Amino acid sequence: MTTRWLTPEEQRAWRAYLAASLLLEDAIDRQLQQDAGMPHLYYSILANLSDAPEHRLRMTDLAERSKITRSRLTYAVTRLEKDGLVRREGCPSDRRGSIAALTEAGVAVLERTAPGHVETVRAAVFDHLSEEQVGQLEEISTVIARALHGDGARPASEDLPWRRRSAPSCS
Amino acid sequence: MTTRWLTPEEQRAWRAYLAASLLLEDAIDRQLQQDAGMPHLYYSILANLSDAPEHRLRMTDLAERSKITRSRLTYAVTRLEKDGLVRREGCPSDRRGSIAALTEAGVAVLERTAPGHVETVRAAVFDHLSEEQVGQLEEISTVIARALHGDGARPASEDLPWRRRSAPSCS
DNA sequence: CGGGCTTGGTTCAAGTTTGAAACAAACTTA
DNA sequence: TAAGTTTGTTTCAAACTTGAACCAAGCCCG
Repeated sequence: MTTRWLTPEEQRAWRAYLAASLLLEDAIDRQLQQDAGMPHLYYSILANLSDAPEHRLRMTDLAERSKITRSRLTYAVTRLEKDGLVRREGCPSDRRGSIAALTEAGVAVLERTAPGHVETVRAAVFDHLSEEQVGQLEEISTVIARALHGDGARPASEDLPWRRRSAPSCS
Repeated sequence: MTTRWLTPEEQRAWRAYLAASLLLEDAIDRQLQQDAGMPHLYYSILANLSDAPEHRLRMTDLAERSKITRSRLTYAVTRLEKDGLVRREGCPSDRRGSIAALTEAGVAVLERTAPGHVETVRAAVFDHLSEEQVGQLEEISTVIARALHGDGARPASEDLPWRRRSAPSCS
């Protein structure tokens, strides 16, 4: 089949998207590296844990929610564990598995750094979007995420919001 | 000032965006690694060169268009040069500068792999968006890019489109 | 001319990511 | 229940990224 190239409108959208996503990740990474001493991804991992019942999650589960590979997560958790922000625990019900749990120190880091992070996200994104655009962004992102199999409408936990919780666990 | 947290709508949009961008970059990286033997960023660098007059650009200029640091670009160009896809040339008018130029082999790689890349982008993004949504995506991305200083509406060259050109250069 | 500041690029070490391979526990089935 | 398969996680080497430090070549003025 003869390639269906992008239309001029699609090209413009694609270029704009690429530029924005690169600049955005860069800005967020820099801010978090500054204030929290870790890249965005690591912050997200902590946030995901914080969103989970009992502040703990199986590695595979955490990897899925964070949209990263298990191997990448292993490395990240090892580092976070060294920093004392996460603790690894064996899973009693399935001796193969291991569980990552947020420590008190981890919670503290989130509490301390969440405001600065939200501020950055606001300044870069939401302060410039209308209500409609926020809705459009969600819709478009959801469609893309879904197309990439990993659905994306799922009630998966996520970054920023950071808020307390609780409940039992292990799976 | 007491932190202005994200509204529920904003949170949903943000989470969806984060998931989509991670999944998308991943998918594109995998496809290009497969078919072109290089990550998305490297492909973009080639595409940017191909878009430039005479297929050549000063390093700093190329870094700006690619939205990456000069140091990152130095590394990338070194690799691409090893692969014979790019050639470094001294800049006659400013002996400090160096110019990256696409080689014939580089052009060939683009010609060969562009269709597969477009197809991937289509399958992941544009095949699922309405015309309005394409416009919304451009608008939103442009606003964000601009907020991050690097403006983003600029007629900067970019990824995908890949097409021939020509003209003198060096700057 | 001769510092001193700026600009264009590269280098270096430390940190991160990738993907394939290795392990080990759990499951399946003959 | 032993062999074979699947599942959960880690390991390892190679590739990539980051940020600070460095080296030149231009620039600016006294």
